[in-house]
Amino acid sequence: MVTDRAPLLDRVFHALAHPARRSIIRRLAAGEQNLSELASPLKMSFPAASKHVRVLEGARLVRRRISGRQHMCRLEAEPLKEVTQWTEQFRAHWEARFQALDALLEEMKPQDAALTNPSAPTPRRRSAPRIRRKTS
Amino acid sequence: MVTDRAPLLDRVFHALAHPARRSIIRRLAAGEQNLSELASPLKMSFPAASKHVRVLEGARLVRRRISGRQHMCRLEAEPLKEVTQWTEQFRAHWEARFQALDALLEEMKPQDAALTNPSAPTPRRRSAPRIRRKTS
DNA sequence: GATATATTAAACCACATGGTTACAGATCGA
DNA sequence: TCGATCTGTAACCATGTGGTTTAATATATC
Repeated sequence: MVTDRAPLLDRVFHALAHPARRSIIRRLAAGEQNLSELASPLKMSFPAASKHVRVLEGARLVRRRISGRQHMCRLEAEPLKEVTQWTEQFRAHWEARFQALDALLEEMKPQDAALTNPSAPTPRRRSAPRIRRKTS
Repeated sequence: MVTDRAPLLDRVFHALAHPARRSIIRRLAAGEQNLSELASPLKMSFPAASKHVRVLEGARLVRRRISGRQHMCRLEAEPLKEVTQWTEQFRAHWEARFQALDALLEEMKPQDAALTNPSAPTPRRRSAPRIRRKTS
């Protein structure tokens, strides 16, 4: 349900969710191209490709300039800025590999349990490394 | 057509294209939450919210840990890294506001045409400003 | 054991998406 | 003017999406 009335961010993310549309964006980054040029490398009919361009226009990622019978398209990268801004919120969550460390600690738990077993009074293994989070 | 067999980037972008799912991600950034907690603020039925979480899991953005009858979910931000990496390709295209300048030049064209009209032999207006791209 | 709670599963619905083919228009070149 | 070219529109189809309600399952709690 990502229509033209949906919030822009919804439309942008949705527009980027199709490989054909990402391919179009990549090629437009090199400069203006008309619809035929954009459609030709895609493994689909022209109308299908044309629809993809319309989706990109709806997300304000592409702008069309009609010159005679040709529709010249060019990249409008502005909305991508908001995409990065949104994802940047979570940079801290992937940078320090919390997930990997957490998973490691999770896997170590059973062993730790075994080590704290009353029958093994003095566990030899050192405690799990402290995870220090960047404070900046 | 963003099934579990689609490329990961497709799934990630698709997962982010729904406000409810972005809301879930934002709240999981603050820490683990179970499904009920995630679903309660959403204006939809519990099963609907549960489906959204599954979409996020399909995009490897959320991981589930079953603890008794509660399904604890936590954020797995790794795929967001690839999102920024993809969009960063185009940073140059939005940073220098090429679009705005291009649009401005586009609007000036008709006037230029009038000025180069034979009946106006000496156009007084200076040529359009050069656009200098950051070389770094 | 009975009951409440957390979650899934299944069936269903309206509508969006992504694709096709066929045809209509506008425009460029000869 | 004629034909080729570029694009749009319309009709259609299969499938996906996002939501619902109802029922089933597993786990705490009393």
